[in-house]
Amino acid sequence: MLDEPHAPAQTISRSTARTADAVVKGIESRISSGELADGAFLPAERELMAEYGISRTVVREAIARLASRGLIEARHRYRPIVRQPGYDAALSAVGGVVSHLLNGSSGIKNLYDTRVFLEAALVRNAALHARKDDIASLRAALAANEAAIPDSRLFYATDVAFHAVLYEIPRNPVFPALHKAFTLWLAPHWERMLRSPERNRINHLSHRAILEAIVERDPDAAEQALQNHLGAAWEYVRGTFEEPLSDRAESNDG
Amino acid sequence: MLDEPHAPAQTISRSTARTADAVVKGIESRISSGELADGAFLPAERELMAEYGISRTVVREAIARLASRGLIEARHRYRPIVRQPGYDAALSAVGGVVSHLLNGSSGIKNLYDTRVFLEAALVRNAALHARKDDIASLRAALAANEAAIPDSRLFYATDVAFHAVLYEIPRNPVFPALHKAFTLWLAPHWERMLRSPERNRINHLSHRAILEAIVERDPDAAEQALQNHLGAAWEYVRGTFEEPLSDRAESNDG
DNA sequence: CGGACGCTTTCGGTCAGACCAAAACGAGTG
DNA sequence: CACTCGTTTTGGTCTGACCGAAAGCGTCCG
Repeated sequence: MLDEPHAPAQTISRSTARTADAVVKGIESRISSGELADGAFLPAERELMAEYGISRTVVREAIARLASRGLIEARHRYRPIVRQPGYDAALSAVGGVVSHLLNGSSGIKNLYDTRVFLEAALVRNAALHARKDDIASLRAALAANEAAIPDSRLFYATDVAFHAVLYEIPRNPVFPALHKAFTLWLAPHWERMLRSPERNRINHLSHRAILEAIVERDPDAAEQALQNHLGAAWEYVRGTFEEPLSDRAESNDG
Repeated sequence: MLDEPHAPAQTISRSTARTADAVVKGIESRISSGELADGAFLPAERELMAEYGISRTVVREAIARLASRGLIEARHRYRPIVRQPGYDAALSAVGGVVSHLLNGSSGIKNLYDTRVFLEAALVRNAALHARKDDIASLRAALAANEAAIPDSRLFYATDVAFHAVLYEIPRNPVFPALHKAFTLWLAPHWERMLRSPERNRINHLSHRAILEAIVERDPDAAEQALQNHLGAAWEYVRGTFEEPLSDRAESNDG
């Protein structure tokens, strides 16, 4: 094949011939071809540098780019590890960008509303299409949720787990990834929220109501129960950033 | 379920602090403080280098990171431009990662299913909450769609535009951004799809059916119409990648 | 006087070589 | 066999340099 340093054969026409791009492509193909399997270590920088006939600067840039795209995991000072990216790797890659949208409360509101919207659709879907084992998972999650009422920290975990089941029912891996992303992004505010066994009990009852509507195959009731649940939760969360809050409500984009 | 490997991309606070991080933070705050307004040029590298007392290597790394997070737009050989990131900037940042998920057909299917799922919820929402001007927008888009039937290229644009209106109705900027992302990711396959005035007419009729159900405030009918529409469309799209289809990949999300 | 052309400067992209500190590795010791 | 300690490897950073394209500027021609 080409151990040939620069094979700038193509599209780079427009003013840009970034050398790192070639390396990125090269490594990329070596990953998707399986030559660099998931979990494997990337060759040392100095090695790649010799291999592609480029300087370490470029090697490092290529690595940085691949890392930012989730193809390799580059922890500080550790040998980069090849990662076959999954949906949640993709989502977590957005994390950095999203963090800037979470500044004004409007950003959080938009994200939260999106979550509610999605989850409402998910409970409808669950009510219509949940299978026996889905219901069983839901019941198990609900039971764990109930048992955790006295322990707020544990309750939070079981709360998240209960909702997670909802995202698994469509059997589309995008949804669990979305759930992870949502909880990750919203967690900082969520965790600052005051919690108590009483609140936990109320939330647990909401969960129970949702599950019951699903079991009864009543999508409207299920959606309504979820809307109530998350709507009420929002009232509690919003308190965590009801500060002076400079009115910068940007949120949109061009 | 180990949550250890990659959380936010830069939680490397442990052990050693990356020097570039300080610079990233610095510039970051200068952006969100408004000192570096949207559209402004970033100071020259050699300037930043003096300013922060670091080498150009680090400056460049910091810039690369900010760029990967969408905070600045760094075209090759051009002075980096400050960008206040919006939702679709965030989504387009995922683009690079997503591209790897679009290899097997299962990736596309998952993404497409997600879109259908979302859009089904959107038409329900439209049927329930669309306002007069939303309906008007929908009608206008539908008219443009009809007028474009003879011209397949134009039809595609009006098709996208019609669906776009659906995403605008909730008035949550996340949705239009999602729409952009979906169309962008799916476009390559979509455009390879055979088109003809006859197909266009059928699609247009689907759109009409959706709109009618919305106007009649019938969420179930609207959702059904959309499911039919997109389900049929999928049958056409799938033909564009019915290749051997390497069986690996699937969807690990771990 | 104004715009086209060409020169100079600036600045991003790349390179080379070097040093440091932490990680990985291996040998020696209890 | 485990633990410690020293050596090698390797990623992170620095320095200083060069190239070429962009931008800035001044001249020259219409």
